[in-house]
Amino acid sequence: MLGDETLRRRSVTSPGPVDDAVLRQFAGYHIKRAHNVIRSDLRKRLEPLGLRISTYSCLVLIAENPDVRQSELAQALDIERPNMVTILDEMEQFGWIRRARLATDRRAYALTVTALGKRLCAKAVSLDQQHENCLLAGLTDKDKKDLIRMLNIIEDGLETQQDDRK
Amino acid sequence: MLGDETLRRRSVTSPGPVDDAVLRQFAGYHIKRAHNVIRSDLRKRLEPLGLRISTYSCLVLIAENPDVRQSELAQALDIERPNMVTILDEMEQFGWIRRARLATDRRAYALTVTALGKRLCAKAVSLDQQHENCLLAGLTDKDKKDLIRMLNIIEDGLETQQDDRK
DNA sequence: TATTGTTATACTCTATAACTATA
DNA sequence: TATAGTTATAGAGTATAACAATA
Repeated sequence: MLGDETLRRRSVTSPGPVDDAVLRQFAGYHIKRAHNVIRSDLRKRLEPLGLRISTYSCLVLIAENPDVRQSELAQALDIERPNMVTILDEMEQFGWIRRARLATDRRAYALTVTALGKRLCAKAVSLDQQHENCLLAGLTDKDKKDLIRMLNIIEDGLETQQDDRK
Repeated sequence: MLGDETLRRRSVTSPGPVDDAVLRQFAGYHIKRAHNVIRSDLRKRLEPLGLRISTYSCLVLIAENPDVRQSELAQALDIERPNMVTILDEMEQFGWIRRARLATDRRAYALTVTALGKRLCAKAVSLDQQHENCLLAGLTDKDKKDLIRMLNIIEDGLETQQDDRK
């Protein structure tokens, strides 16, 4: 199809929409496009709270896992450790989290959320819920369940294949 | 749940996996995670050809839409026009595409793929197909169809809501 | 030796304002 | 005046190497 020299040139006077049929046959393309609008929407909703998507995700996971270490958090969110430092520095400066040295391993920090961070976290999760409701407006409950199931299969499958290649 | 003060502290000796139950209830979180591994996999496959995901997408769309304008391409791929310039500069320097002034509107360029670009494009689409096959390894044909249907609903729904807010 | 967090650094992606040449 | 492409620039996000403190 791509090598087909008979492809018609686009009308100059009325170009019409751009044809993306080749890319649209790939599920990955649709996931990328959906992810783009989702990320954009969530970012706008969190912005008034002073949160970015990365700081929001960290805040929720620390709240849910008191005394989690930086390296565990980085692994869970697939963020490189050096980048995690910057994110946590910001969150600490805003007074949302605390870093406390572990008595049992003085290399590591135990991360906890402050009272201020907990209130912020509750607000942010509520905004994420609103975002989710908009996102799923056109889908049934079964759709959502199926969607998550398929996405998990894709994620686990590709990760396993990547590990196998090592 | 987040405000629950009874949340158990993590065992220091055996921390175990990080719990992300709060985020996992949101479909957007799963789309983000799936997108991450998909992008990583596709990037690795295209790298030997000297292509990035952005240059690959542009190459396919220009091949499919001869004489497409830069601004149309930018809109189709949701890339800002200034960023499109850099991408096309690179593709032009590699000899994959050509920019030709439109006779009917001398502000605009008509973009076309060179013979070299067409051969590269065919190879890249083939790699994308392999990538897609790995991605869908655990899913049925019906799953894939449902997945794409749901992703399109999400994309169109959020875009419409964003437009409504303007 | 290996690991935790850190610094420095670089590259990509994204986003906005302002310029030029054409319409 | 409006639009197509461009320049300059700045902010995120992402990635790797190397270091100090600790295991």
